[in-house]
Amino acid sequence: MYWDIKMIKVEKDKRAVCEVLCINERKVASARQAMKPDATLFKLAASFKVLGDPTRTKIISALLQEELCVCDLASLIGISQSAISHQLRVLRNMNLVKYRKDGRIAYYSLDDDHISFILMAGLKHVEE
Amino acid sequence: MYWDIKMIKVEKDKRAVCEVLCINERKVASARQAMKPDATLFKLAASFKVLGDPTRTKIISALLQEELCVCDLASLIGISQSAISHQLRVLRNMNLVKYRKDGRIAYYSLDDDHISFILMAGLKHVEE
DNA sequence: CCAATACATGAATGTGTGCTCACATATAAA
DNA sequence: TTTATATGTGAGCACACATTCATGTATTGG
Repeated sequence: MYWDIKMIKVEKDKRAVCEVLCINERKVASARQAMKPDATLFKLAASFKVLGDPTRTKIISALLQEELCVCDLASLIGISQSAISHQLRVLRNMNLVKYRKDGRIAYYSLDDDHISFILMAGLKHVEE
Repeated sequence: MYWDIKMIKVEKDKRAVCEVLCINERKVASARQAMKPDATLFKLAASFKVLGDPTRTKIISALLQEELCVCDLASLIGISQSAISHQLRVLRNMNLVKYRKDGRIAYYSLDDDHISFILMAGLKHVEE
């Protein structure tokens, strides 16, 4: 038998991030091992962050149905064309949307099948 | 036969949000009808936004395995206890985590089964 | 009761970001 | 070619937000 919870007193440096540590070392080690690498979690957060803006969420939601041009998106969402363009660039940089040019018109659509999957998963949480 | 694309010239008010509208009315109307209500999309964006911070993503990821107390989370993620507490409050307010108190120690765990589902969906996009 | 511990929280601060504005670019019509 | 249209983009601003710092609260041990 052993104590699962270990108390460690750290030297009394006022500037230490945390003066006192009450670590369950076994659980922390286990969790650390099971966790995805930092870089992966960082990219994951970045993806969610992009989806975490109402304007961009609406853009993605609109594109679930069919491709739309920039001014259609602007009209549909009720925001300026410039704002839409800026947000479309963000979505493009994250490979969430792609576009095709037909003359002057740019038709945007979803780039990845995962996106709609993620959106549906989120909706399940919201619509309960 | 009819023109699918309709050009509408709006009065030349310099302050108008959009001087010119090139709306495919049929597609816009169709997309508008298919889209979830604004309130739903707003809540959806709010949920993604909460997941869109690296610290919070790490917290959720750590809690996928088992419940952890505040200082274990702080140690695991490598951030101050205060910062963890602030972020845990955010996650609590969005009903993403819950906690139980055992004496002075607060053990946090995921509140909703959907969360891990959403996280997995996001990971599929990131890890391709 | 008193001191220490585990966590919560308000204020302050530095950073990030979504929008507007102005302008640039590219294509099409005249 | 000239003009209008459809979209892209840099700068600037107002606001949101993640962290730190200081302190408050609740529970335990002595």
